[in-house]
This record gives sequence, structure tokens and C-alpha cells, in this order.
Amino acid sequence: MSKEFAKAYNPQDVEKKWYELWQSNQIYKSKDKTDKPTYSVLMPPPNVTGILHFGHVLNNSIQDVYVRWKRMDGYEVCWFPGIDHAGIATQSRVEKELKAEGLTKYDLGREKFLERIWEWKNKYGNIIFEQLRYIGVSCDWSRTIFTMDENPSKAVKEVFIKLFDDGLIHKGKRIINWSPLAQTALSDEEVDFREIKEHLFTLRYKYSDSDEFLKVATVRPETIFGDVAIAVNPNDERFKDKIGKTVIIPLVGREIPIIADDYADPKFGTGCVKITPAHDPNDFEVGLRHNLEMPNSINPDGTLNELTGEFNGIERFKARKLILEKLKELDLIEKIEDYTHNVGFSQRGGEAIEPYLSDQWFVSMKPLAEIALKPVLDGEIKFYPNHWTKTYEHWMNNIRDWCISRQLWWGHRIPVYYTPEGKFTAAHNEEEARTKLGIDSSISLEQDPDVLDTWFSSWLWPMTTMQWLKDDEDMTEIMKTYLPTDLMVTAPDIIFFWVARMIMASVKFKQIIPFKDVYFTSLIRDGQGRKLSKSLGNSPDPLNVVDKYGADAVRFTMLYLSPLGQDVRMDVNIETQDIPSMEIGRNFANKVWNAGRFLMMKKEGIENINFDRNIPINANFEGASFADKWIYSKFQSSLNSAIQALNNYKLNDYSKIIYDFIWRDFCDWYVEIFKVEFNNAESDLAKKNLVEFALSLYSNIIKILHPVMPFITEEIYHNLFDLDDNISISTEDFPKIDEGFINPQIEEQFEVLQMLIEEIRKLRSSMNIPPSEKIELMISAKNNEQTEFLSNLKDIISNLSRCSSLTIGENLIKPEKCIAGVIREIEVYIIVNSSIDVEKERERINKEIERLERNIKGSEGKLNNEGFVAKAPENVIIAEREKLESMKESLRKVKENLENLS
RNA sequence: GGGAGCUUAGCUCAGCUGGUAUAGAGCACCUGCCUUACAAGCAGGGGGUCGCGGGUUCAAAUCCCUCAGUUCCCA
Repeated sequence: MSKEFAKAYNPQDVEKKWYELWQSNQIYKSKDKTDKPTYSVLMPPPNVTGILHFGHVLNNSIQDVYVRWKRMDGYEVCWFPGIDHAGIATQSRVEKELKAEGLTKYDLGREKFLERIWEWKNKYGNIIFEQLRYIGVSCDWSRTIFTMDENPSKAVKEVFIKLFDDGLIHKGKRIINWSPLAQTALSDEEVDFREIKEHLFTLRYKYSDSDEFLKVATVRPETIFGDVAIAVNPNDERFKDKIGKTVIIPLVGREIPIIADDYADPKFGTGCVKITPAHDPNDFEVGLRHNLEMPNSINPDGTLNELTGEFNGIERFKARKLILEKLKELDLIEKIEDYTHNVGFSQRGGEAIEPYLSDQWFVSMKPLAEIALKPVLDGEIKFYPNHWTKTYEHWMNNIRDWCISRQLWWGHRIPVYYTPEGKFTAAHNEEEARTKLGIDSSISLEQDPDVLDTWFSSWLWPMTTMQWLKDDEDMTEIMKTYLPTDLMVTAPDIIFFWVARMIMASVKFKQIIPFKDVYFTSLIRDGQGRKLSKSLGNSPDPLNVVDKYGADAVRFTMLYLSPLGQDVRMDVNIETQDIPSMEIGRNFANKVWNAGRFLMMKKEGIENINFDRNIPINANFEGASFADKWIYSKFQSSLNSAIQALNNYKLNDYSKIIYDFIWRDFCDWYVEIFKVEFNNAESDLAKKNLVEFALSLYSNIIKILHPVMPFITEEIYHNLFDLDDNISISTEDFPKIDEGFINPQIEEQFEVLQMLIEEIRKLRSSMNIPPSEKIELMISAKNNEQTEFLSNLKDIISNLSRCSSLTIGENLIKPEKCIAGVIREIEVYIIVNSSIDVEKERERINKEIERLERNIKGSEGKLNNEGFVAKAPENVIIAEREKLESMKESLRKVKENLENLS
């Protein structure tokens, strides 16, 4: 026995070895130019601070399945990897490091700080790529790009300037989502809204001209310092005569007018709403309409500013408490109610967003939305599952401008230059800016200090991965070969961040769609339905799980459990770093392994084995046995279904089809029959034929399995066929469908054989006959043809049901001491020497009678239904009639058995 | 408030372009087995009014509608 085939498969031994060999043999490197059909995939760039989580595992396993499949199927395949610079996350990580050293970024200055981040990046930035290697991804690492590399940076600059020149980028003072933690603006997509239980405070604003109070409700009393008006609804009778009067802001003492605006909802609170334009988007709109001032009372770090007097420097939520205490002292609070409302939180830092008035850069999205919506609605780009199209359409139709400036240092600096007078333009450099602005070199220019949103570089991924603009080439050779890409696999939560914007950018700048199919993956959830996440701490490290079960097992299980469009729920155990359902994949891998091990043993006994692993099931198929023909028919129909599943992005079907075929058809039935045929073979040649056929089939099976389980299939392939290390199953031919081998008649006959054997086993079991005890068996067939068919299978039946003797004939006489069963009109008798438990036996038979009668009644009901006979398709009716006759005959025989029971 | 999904065995889920003798699988449970590839296994078994109520149809887990529960996205 070859030492390679251990009794149980041990993934750790093989995975690392193969990944290294694949890399050193460069088998996943793709050509820039090719005559072959192409297949390309863009890896969604993980961020540079990222570490592998189960979302990555699922996502990259899916991509790897397609990439490996297409590669074997004759395509020139390119899978483009890359990584993004994650502006906020990376900068705050390095700032944290500095803080530990007692420094801030200002101590270092911009340039030194950036050097420091690059150092960090070079040290830690490749961790996730190393982790991806663990799970076997077959991307072309030589094409890896980083968003901050020279070329992608060049593209960002180019695109910014182009959009600026086209009037699609503008600067404006607006209310944006401010992150007090990161001290930068965020886009709408980077904010999550959650329902929060807070309080609604009704405050008393004293009228300037009387001692009466106007009652105003607010959830944010700390913003009163920024109040500039009180709005009431113009149709609200209660306040009609108050419009134009002024009130005094409590604590603040400033006088503000009462204005009329539809925004005020008479039914909400007291009907009066305080207007704080610098701290609320709706108030901002009101402010614009009424030409109000917009004083800002909060600092970028979330503390109140000098406008708030004694509260200057106090954190906003702490300040709220203090202000309320003070108001209470002065009896300026009318009432406090519980109030639940939506509050935005930073996706990154988790803190409450501060709506903040500031100068930011925006992309006008409407024109881009139009061009990006079309290819999706036209079906040029297809979403899987399709229902995401609606979400996409809704977003595009209600699009809002994209805030792209970030008050960070780490990122692509905005290529805008300002004159001292505040004139500005976007340009590649100062010189160009001067030309554009029409000024000479005596005037100094200053570049905008802000950087761009990280997604402003990710949306160029389809082009930058393909070296766009590298040598100022607008259409590189790689783009010609691989664009549009074939498949984009991504989690649905970045449909707006990324998928939508990539479509915008590609269509806008290259007039080409970036990808044809978009597959939105499942989300991975724990046993309680919560998304696996770092912040919740409910996810084991995938690498620990991989160590425990093997990468193949993890990949397989993830796909097996991930139906299209449905989330995946798995029990997880943090303490043991375990996901028990991974046993599915591990056990399956072991099964596959042992099937290989079995064939290896058989092969070793045969001399001069003549086997070409690349030839599909061969010409001498004519000499194949019944089981050979059956398993090959099953193989072909499974292959057919598997490919169909892949084409429709039904990854769970694909894995299920292979799983069932290998385990149930190949191992449970084919291999068991093979053993019988092999042991009974009359000549060495017959044995050799059997083994060659089995090996040929099995090599095809593991090829179909390779895309999802790359390591074990490679290992088996090599062990079985004793190949050199520079050969890989990854580059062998994927089996081709040949429907001519699909044989429904043989499959039907085989099914009868299976049912027969199962019936015998049931009878054995009902008599508690242990496997070690062989039985005397008689099979009485219904006619001559069936007798012949079963006689040909005598050895198989005899072995699989463990007989000491087996008689097969037509209308045999039932022996005296036996238990009997009927399956599809075939009667089986097991001769028993011990006494029969008559009661138990009667019960068993009665149950069978009941079942048959129930089905006969149902079948008769159908056939007596005039509508059925008139309208159902003929083949359905014929099948139903045959079924009924057969069931009646079986019932007659079963009843006879009951009567004979004594 | 608008939109999308889900509800099938104790658990996790397949099946859903209607028709296959008893609606499948894995796990869990029960019984018997170390049967020369595999105990990470083999053989057998129990367990389901397919969320509720209507409708379409010769025929509904599958198509349509109401309701209930639940998850997510957007405001």
C-alpha cells in the first residue's frame, strides 16, 4: 500500500505543499494577450487593515470555483487581486500607535506621518493575502495592485480632474455626516441608522415682548446655542398671530424670530420646532429658504465650542446633561417624554454621527446614475439573485450627491489648487493649475489639504487592475483582453459603495460595462442569526477552523450551506474556535479520499495498467458491465446538472450534486458492486478492464470536484497516477458532457435492483439478523424477462444482501418457514429456521397493505377524475395507469403473504 | 413610512418554470454492525396537517391574494 494514502485524510500535510508548488510553477499566471476565450474576475479588494473573516472565505471560495472551473474548461483565466488603503481605518490605527508613544500626527507633520503609515502598510498590509493563500485561491498574484500605488493614484487624479472639468465635481457648504472620532466627513453610505431610545424635551422660550413662554420640543437641547429661529406651520391656527414675533433662547439670551415654514409639523411636539441650520439637515434647508445665519456651536471633535460659553470644550452628550440640569434649575423645562427615533452611527468608529455644516467636495451623481442604471435594466449586467436589481434601481433613482472629501492625510490628496484670493481649479500640478487659472508664477498656490474617499479609488478597479493609463494608454492590452470581466462576487452590503459606482465609472470613462454577472453572496450568521463580526466577537478565526478541518472542507461546507440569496446560519463556538458544521466537508473529504485509497489498492494488484488520465471514458465501453453503464449514465447526468448549477450560480446545488453522486451513487453502490465483480472476475483481463474503467471515471469525478476542493483533489490525482510535481489537475481538461451516455432505461432498471436489495435488508433488519449471518434467499420474479434480468445480477444481489444461497425464478413456490416481502411485484423470501414473531410480522405486513391501499385509492381517484383523463398529458396518464396496475398486483401478493402467515 | 426576503422533521436547510408509488439531505435520536477504502464509516428505523386562511387548476410545498410571525435594506 502506497504510503501516501493514509487511512484518514490529513489536510495539513498536503495543503501547504500544493499551494507552494502551484505558485512556483506559476500555473495561475495569465497572459495579457491570448487566442483562447477569456474569463476574468476582479477580487473585491479587502482593506489593508483587514484580517480574514468568513465573508472573505465564502466570497473568495466562490470566485475560486469559477476561476478554476473555467481554467480547466479551456479559457484563459485571469483573477485580479488587490487591496485598498482604507483611509480612516488605517490612519486611525497608526494614530493609535503614535498615541502610545505620546505623539500625535501633528508632532510628525504630514509628510513624516505618511511615511509612518507606509511603514505600517509594508509591515502589516499583506496579512490578508497570506491568509487567502491558506484557503487556496488561484488568483494571479503577479497582478496585485494597491490603491495607493503610483498607477491607481494617477488614475484617481485623472478622473477627478476630468469630472471637475465636466462640471460633475463641485465644492459646497452643506450638512454632511461628521465623524467626531475620525474627525472627517463621511458619505451617506458610511452611516448606519439605528433606533435609539432618548427623550423629547419641551423647553420654554420666553417671548421678548411678554412674560409668556413659547413651548418648543427638541431631542438635542445642547444645540440651542446654534438656534436662529423657531418655525411654526403657516396653517397652524395656534401660532398664526405669533409669526414675526421674537423669543429669547433659554440660557443663551439671544433673540430669534418666529418664522412660518411647512417643515414644522403641527402634530409633532408642540408644533414649534427650533431651527439650528448648522446641526440638522432639515434645519439647514429651512435656513436656506429664509436666508438665516448658520452659526456652528460644536467643535470637530464633538465638544461644544466657544459659542456655548461655560460649556465650551465639554463633550456633546455630557454637555446635554449639564445643560438640562441648568434648565431645570431655571424652570425652563416644560416636560420630558420618552422618545424613540433614528440616529446615525459611523460604520467605522461606531459613534453617533454629528450632522455638521462644512465645506466639502461632492460628485454630482444624477448624470452618472442614469448611465449606470441602463445596462442593469437592459440586462447587459445581470444580478444574481435578480431581486437586487430593484434595490439598485431605487438607489439610482433617488441618488444623492456623493461627499468625497475626507479630512484625513492618508489617501489621494485632492488635486485642487487655490490662489490667495480663493480662486481654484483641478489640475495635475501647479503649473497646469496656473495655466487653467490664467495666472503667472508670481502668485502662490496652495493645494487642498483634504484627501478623497477610499471608494473614489475603488470605483476605478476595473480599469486600474488592468494598468489603465500606466504608459498613458487609455486602452491597455490587458483591458482589451479582459474587459468587461465576467463575474463580480460581493457581499450585498457594498452594492452602493462599490458595485454601483464601478458601473458608473466604467461606463463614464470607458463606455464599457465592468462586469457581466454580479453574484451577491450570503451573509454568514451565528446560531442566533447575528452576522459574524469582529465587533460582536462572535466569529472564530477562519484560520483556526481551517486548521481543524482543512481548507477544502471549509470551502466545501460554506458553499454547500450557502443557497443563492439566502443567508447562512451556523452554530459557532468561540471558546473552542469551532464551527461544528464543517464536519460536513471534512467527512466528505475523507470519503473522497478513501474512495481513492480503495482504487489505489485495486490498481496495485494489476499488472500493465494502461490508463491515460486525459482520455474520457473510453472506446471499449461496449464491454462495460451493467454497473459501469449505470454509474456512467449517472455521472453524465450529474455532470450535466452540476454545470447547469454553476451556470445559474447555484453553488449549493453544484456541491450537493457532487456530494450525492460521489457518496451515494459512486461509493454506496458502484464501489460495492465493483467489489463483487472484481472478486468474481474470471480473468486478469476482466479485472484490468474493471479497474481501468473505475480509475478513468474517478479521475473525471475529482476533476469536477477540484474547483471546490482544490487541495485534496490534487493530492489524490498525483498519488493515483504518480505524476510529476509540475503537473496539476488545475490545468487538466474539465470533463465534457456527453448526453449519449445518459441511459434512462438502465437507471430505471438499476433502481429496481436498489429497491430489491433495500427490501431484503429491511427484512433482515426486521428479523434482527446480524450482518455476519448469511441468509437463504429466494426471489420470485413476475415474468421471464425479469427473471433473466435478475439472474444476471445474481452475484451482486447475493453479495449485497449477504446470502448463503440464492434462488431466482419465475412464480416460485413460497417456502414454509420464511418471511416475505413484495417490491414492485417481485417477491422475496428469506428462509428462517428460528421461530417467527407472528404478531410483529403481521404488523409489518399490515402497514405495507395500508400504504398500498392508500396509494391505490389515490391513484384510482385520479384516474376516475374526468378532468384528469381529459386534460393531463398523456404520458402522465399512462404512467399513472401502469403504476396502479402494478400496485394492485403487489397488494394482492402482500395480502396473500398475510393469509399464509401462521 | 417605502422596498426586498424568509416561514418545510427536534435543529440547520434543499425542493418552488405545478405531475416520479412514502416531500429530501445533514446533524440529533433509536437498533444492529470494527462486513479487507472509509467508525470522519456501514446497514436499518422513528420523526413533517410544507406558518394560517382563501383562490386558480384535472392536479399546489410549488402559481395568485389576505393575514400573522421574522430578517434585512432604504428613508
